[in-house]
Amino acid sequence: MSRSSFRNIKSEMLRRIAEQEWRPGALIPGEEALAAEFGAARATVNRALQELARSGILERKRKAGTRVALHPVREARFSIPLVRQEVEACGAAYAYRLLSRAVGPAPEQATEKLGLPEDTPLLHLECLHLADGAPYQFEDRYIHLEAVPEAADESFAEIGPNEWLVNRAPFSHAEFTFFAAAASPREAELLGTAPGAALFVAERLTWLLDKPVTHVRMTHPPGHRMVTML
Amino acid sequence: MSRSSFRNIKSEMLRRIAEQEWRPGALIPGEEALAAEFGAARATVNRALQELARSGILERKRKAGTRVALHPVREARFSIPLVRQEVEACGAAYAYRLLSRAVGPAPEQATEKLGLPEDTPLLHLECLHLADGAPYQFEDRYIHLEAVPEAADESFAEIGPNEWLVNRAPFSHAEFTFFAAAASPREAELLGTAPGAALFVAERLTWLLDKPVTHVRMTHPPGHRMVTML
DNA sequence: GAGTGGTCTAGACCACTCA
DNA sequence: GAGTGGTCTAGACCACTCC
Repeated sequence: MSRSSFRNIKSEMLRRIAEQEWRPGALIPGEEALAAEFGAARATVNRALQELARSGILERKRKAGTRVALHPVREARFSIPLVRQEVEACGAAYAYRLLSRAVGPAPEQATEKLGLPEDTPLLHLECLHLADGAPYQFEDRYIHLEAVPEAADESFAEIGPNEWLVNRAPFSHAEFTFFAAAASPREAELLGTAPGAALFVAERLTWLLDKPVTHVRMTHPPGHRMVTML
Repeated sequence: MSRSSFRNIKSEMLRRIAEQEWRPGALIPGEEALAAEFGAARATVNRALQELARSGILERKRKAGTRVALHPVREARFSIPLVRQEVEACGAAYAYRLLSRAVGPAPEQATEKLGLPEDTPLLHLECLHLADGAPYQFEDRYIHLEAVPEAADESFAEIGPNEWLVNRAPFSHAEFTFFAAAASPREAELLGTAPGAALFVAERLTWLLDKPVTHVRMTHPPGHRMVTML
């Protein structure tokens, strides 16, 4: 029976929820019962239920059973592409410029975010990413040299730190922050906009096995949109 | 063997990737070989591999095999809480105010985004969410009455449309957009800031079984941060 | 203690895709 | 055509949690 694919089971369950056959907060039948009803193995029903639970539509508890979520704290995913890919996906030509590179004790603000002692030497990079010649993203990055010692020998003149890091230091854990900020005079000049303009800012902290790797602040000119689907 | 849990297998694979035992772009052994190596069933190895692939660390293709991602299009998740929960999680008192409510043909901009004919009647709501008395979010929402007919009978004077919808019309699919925008005079007044200030804007489109449900634009005053972990 | 979900196994067949 | 991942089954044991 192709009826018994976990996708079909999932969408049938979705239908029941959508049409209030299964109401919010209500207990739905156990895995065994559903398996019998759908003529499938319990593992198959389990996969359908787990996926619905992972996306927040259902809530499951051992012994208590499975319920339609009352306050669906839904989750969505967004992808973290490389700037280059992001630009090229728009059909634009990508270009990269290194603005500054320095090793030394970093500002307290940077070490604090990474959870490192104040005098830890960090590699500080400022870069500009362009799409069809227009400023696309200003990147302000600190790299923890203890975590990625090879970075000290790399000039980053030709390759962006993001692309470079990606192949050398995968991360296991990260924290993202998104917000809007008014452009400082320097940012305005770099991004080709007016001081005070509304910029979209993304900050990222990454760790590799609990050791901080890098902190980066990525600033986009007005009009930039971050889109994601669920 | 408790060694053979998919979690252990996953973290061992992560270790191999982190320590470059498996290098970016390299082909890793097939499921059968890994299953033999770990002393587990293929299904267990498969689960570990699938989870790593879903988070973007691995790339899998039938026949071609599994590789360590060269350009890790990593994914991160963020939760979609109710405004009330968001505010209360900060320890602030939540308050809600309905600013306007109207049924009628919506502006082209709204129907177009939802993929509906131009003259479709939509319910238009404007609301303000407050944290400790200060403006926290301005909500500008259109609801497709054909998808959620009961919404026509609800005043939304006491309960926010988000909270109301959540229990009545779960969604199966959604699209999110985030960007920064300069405050219009009206937004500035509502959010207690200056015109032109950098606002953080989130837009959300939701569908239930391919039928558009609602379009909402949520605007936050300067300083608002959206944080998420991976 | 008993019921429910969480996970694992061993085996099987299928679907896709590369050569 | 053949190799690899994708999925399903049937059965089993375990872990958590409610009563």
